[in-house]
Amino acid sequence: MSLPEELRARAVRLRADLERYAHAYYVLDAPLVPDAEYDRLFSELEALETSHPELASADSPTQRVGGAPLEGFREVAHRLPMLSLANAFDDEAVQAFDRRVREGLAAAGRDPEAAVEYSAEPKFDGLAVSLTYIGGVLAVGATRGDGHAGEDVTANLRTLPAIPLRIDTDRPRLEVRGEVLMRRRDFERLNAIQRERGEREFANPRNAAAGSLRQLDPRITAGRRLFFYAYAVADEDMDSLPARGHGALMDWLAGLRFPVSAERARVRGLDGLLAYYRGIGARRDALPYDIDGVVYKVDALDEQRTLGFVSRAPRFAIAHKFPAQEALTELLDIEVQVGRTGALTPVARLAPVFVGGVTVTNATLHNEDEVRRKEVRIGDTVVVRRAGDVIPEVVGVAPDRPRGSGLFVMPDRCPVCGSAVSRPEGEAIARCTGGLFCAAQRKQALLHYASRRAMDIEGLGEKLVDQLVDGGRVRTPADLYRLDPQALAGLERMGEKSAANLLAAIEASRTRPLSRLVFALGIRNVGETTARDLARAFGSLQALGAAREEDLLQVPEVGPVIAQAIQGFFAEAHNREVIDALLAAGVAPRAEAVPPPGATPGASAIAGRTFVLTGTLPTLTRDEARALIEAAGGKVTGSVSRKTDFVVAGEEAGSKLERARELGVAVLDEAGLRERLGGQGQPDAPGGASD
DNA sequence: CAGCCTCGAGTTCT
DNA sequence: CTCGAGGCTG
Repeated sequence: MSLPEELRARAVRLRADLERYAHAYYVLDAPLVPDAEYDRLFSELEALETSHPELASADSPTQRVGGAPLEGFREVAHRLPMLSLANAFDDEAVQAFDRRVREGLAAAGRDPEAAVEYSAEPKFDGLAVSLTYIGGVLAVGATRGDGHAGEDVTANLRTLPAIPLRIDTDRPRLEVRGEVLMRRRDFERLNAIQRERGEREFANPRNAAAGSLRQLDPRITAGRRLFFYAYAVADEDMDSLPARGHGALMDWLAGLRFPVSAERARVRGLDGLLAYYRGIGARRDALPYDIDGVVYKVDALDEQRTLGFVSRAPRFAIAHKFPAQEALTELLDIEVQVGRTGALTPVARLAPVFVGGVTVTNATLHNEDEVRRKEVRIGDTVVVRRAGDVIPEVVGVAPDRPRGSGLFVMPDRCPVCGSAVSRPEGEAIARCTGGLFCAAQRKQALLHYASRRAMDIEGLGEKLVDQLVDGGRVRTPADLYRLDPQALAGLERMGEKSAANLLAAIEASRTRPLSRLVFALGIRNVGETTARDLARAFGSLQALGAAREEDLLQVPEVGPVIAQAIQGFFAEAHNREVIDALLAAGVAPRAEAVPPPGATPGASAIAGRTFVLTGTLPTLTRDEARALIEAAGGKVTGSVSRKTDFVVAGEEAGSKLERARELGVAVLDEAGLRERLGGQGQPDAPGGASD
């Protein structure tokens, strides 16, 4: 009854050979056998496993074609967090990194003048994953997720020919980390197929890789030709690894048949780092895959340990990013948009152009002066960049190209309502004087009123406001509270369900705190912060409306300009009418919670301190983090200065983190923040409670 | 009065 | 995120 031993041996042999051939073919690009021979062996193994199911095994190459679809992805906790790297955008930041490394190592007795040995490698533009091998067999493959827990994508990762299913090691457990990416050639091929099938093309290889890895059906992933490069080993006990340096560790992984970058190098000191960066930069376009920079790591593992970690990033490594990608395109037109305050903003309409991974068609030109400074004319070829890698920006006119002839002139009449345009002496911004007579301003005012930070009316977006205003159903925020299902019926994309949801959202907004209502009114120069201060100081809309200038000036942040704006707002008959109508419609702002008055100094690590948030935190949104800090009596501001007590940095933290370092401001990660928040509210001094 | 610190406002794309 | 400008401080 027991299976003939020779069949089992044959299966083992076939698997080993097929894996070796696949590695040679996909990873080394040097096939050992003809394709036909590979196919023959593959079929033999398949037949063997089908006729003897007890021979089947998760580490078999036959598994690479992908199994049955999953319902969803399981969450996997990372034993060691998957950290992100600090970024350097220029040579100075790299120099500072090298200096910090030498200083850090000097504390452990090393000569601070001696050049440090670094490993350098390309920074792949893909997705970080972790592969766990138990007893030499790939057991779990997970995405990075928030760094602490990711998604179990084992079934999908098994389909990648570049990832070994079984490795030759006696380590009971090995966790290898690396990047899943799609090479450009495979990306082109995939898009050609998508195009043929009339399906959506992917914007860039990174998106294609991400989309392919997150398929619930592994058979789809199998058809996508994803690749993998290993770049780290995660182990609590680095001493147990058979290598003392990062470079040697990568060599060891290569020996286990993991693909490792052929571009990696070991270099010495700052000069070595910068030379490597320039070398890779020059060859960037010739590489078979996209990269967005290079990564430097202190090579010696014991030195890495000495340096340790700051907040969520290792101190021994840094990513040196390439400058924001630029592209040339034609400036088709300059249109003028009208904002909530009537501000006229010139917007560049561009021939669609691919920059830094997305197609850009619009870019703000800020104001008239900006257009003049950049000397752009309609018809020009312009240089477009994604500033801070997000918001598109017209850098200027492309040199050596025929110039366009369309000179931009700020219109003297509002393009929406035809009112006069005024630009006060000394101000950069031209404004429509139409006020709420202007449909554009009315729409923007409504959108502002409904926005998340104001009255938070979910579902009231641009499309809907356009219809409501154009159809004459809504003129002021007060009109929103008079809407009923009939008024909404017949609008585009507005079924019964959506209508009910919208009405419920409007209903719910009646009891928002006073500070939000004050902000929602859209008084010039009164933003969120000032609105809150005003709400606290006056306690009701009536009191605010009746306030004398000298009372207003008592409020922090309020000077003569803002005091005037507030008085001017309430002096307008129209505004008083809207406020009366709002109150009559049942808008009843909740009384403001009184802030914890100063608390006892030192009673909390939060109260009275100033925080700046940057980057993406693992579990909190920016608003949530801010709410927690404010609830604990702390303050959140937007920019880092000497007065900042803490910078809370998440992933992809940029310039603010840099500035925090420059100024020596303390940096926390989310865990550090929670720790400090945790002390808050817990009576850690029993008997000392004063309430 | 200068310079710093904040706040407000506008904006892209998926 | 970045710019412009109001408010505050030395």
